[in-house]
Amino acid sequence: MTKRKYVYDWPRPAVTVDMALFTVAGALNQLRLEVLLIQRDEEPFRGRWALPGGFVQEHEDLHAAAARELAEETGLREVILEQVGAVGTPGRDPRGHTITVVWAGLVPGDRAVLKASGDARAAKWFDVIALPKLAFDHDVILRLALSHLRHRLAEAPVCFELLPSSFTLSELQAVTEAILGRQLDRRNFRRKVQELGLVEPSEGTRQEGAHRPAQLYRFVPGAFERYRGKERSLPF
Amino acid sequence: MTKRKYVYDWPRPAVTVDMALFTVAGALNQLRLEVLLIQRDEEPFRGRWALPGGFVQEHEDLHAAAARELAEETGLREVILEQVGAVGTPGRDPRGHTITVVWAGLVPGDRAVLKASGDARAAKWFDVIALPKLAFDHDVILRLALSHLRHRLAEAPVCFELLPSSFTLSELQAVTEAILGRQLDRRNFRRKVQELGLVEPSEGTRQEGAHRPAQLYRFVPGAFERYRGKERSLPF
DNA sequence: GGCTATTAGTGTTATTCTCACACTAATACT
DNA sequence: AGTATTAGTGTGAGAATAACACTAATAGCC
Repeated sequence: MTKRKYVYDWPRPAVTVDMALFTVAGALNQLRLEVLLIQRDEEPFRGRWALPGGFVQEHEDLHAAAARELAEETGLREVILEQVGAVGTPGRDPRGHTITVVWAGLVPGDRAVLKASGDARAAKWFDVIALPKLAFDHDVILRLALSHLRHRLAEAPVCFELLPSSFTLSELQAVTEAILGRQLDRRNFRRKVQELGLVEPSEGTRQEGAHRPAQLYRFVPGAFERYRGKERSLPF
Repeated sequence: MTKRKYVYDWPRPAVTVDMALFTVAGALNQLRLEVLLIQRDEEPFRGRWALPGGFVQEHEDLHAAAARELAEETGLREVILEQVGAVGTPGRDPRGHTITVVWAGLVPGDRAVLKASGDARAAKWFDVIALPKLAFDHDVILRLALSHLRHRLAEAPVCFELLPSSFTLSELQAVTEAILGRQLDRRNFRRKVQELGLVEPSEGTRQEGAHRPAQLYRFVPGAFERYRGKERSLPF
């Protein structure tokens, strides 16, 4: 622990992390985008649904705090979380002034074995178009996170986390569409992901139902980073 | 003030705001990108140069805190600040665990009448390619802010804040180039800003030196918002 | 007055990206 | 053999982007 030479101690806002985790669910041709909510078991807003989250402890990294709270409240581990930003409007938390750092992430449906604990009475996936009334200003925060996610995903369809290691292009497209909330042209989609080198054919095919089997693909490790890295390196 | 029903009181990280303000300086054809630094007059890092910033007070909005600290330390007011993100790596502040919310902004050179006060011994603009050693992790934060700014500016050249109400297209281009750190084609640049409807000719011309006078332009209020608003509205 | 230096201002073309669009292939089921 | 279903493929029009060079207007100098 760092030796603190210059202490300071006065009333200060608290810091929390809030996580907006998304997944997709339902039939391939009718995937829904769902967000993970917990039912609060503590005041304030006891019984209300809310984004998982909690206080950042002293000497804890923000990202680590997000991962810890997520694991505590929902049992989910090793989720890739991306920072969305900080929100600190006074009055957003009745307990006192609280600044929250918002994170967004994607988790596959099959890892979604949720174990509510900690401050959470229950943890459940909700369709984003049919949400209950949320605690705090979590409706605003959720919108922020979703918008962030959609901007990121519009760059390239990298929904790694939502798919098994081997998947068909139709699956990738269905998932992308579910998150973006709009349909995409199949041929353009396939051409794009292949030209970008984001995926490569893996062995085997998958067939479900009475139709032509689909080629399986896998993500090319690091391809997205390489693709994004092309944004010219800055002189400074 | 909100009545606090559910108090909580345990060791918690502090919250600061840090502002990376940029301006451009120098001859039109050789503009430098400069960042505003203050010389700390307090421990820790007394005497070191740092980004202006300071603690968020209880019940203070994050944006308001940023504006207040900026005014206190440098005398600058009514600067447009955009949130970059939050950084809270443990150990980044020797006084204890501190989470900082980073803001970026642009200010015109002529408003750059800096009055150092508060925790600041001095306030000065520095060329971003010739920076002194900075306090805390402000080198990392500055890089973050600059990268944010460049991404935003690559969308459209909206350097409103850096130019007088009336300006020539050459000036606008020079400023844009200084921030992006690369040259742009003059014809393509002029065509683009005009087609996007971001600027409109204003009255008069400006002439400096032995050459053809330049048409003056002004920004069209709200044009950028309208332009960005085109990003399809989301169903959710 | 004419020459020079300097910045302002303008169009075209090749290339790349985006988007809309329709048919054939392979399979299971009857 | 026929039907239903999803997988898989190419092309062309239009838009955006990027590269490129000359003329226009002025001040200063001779």
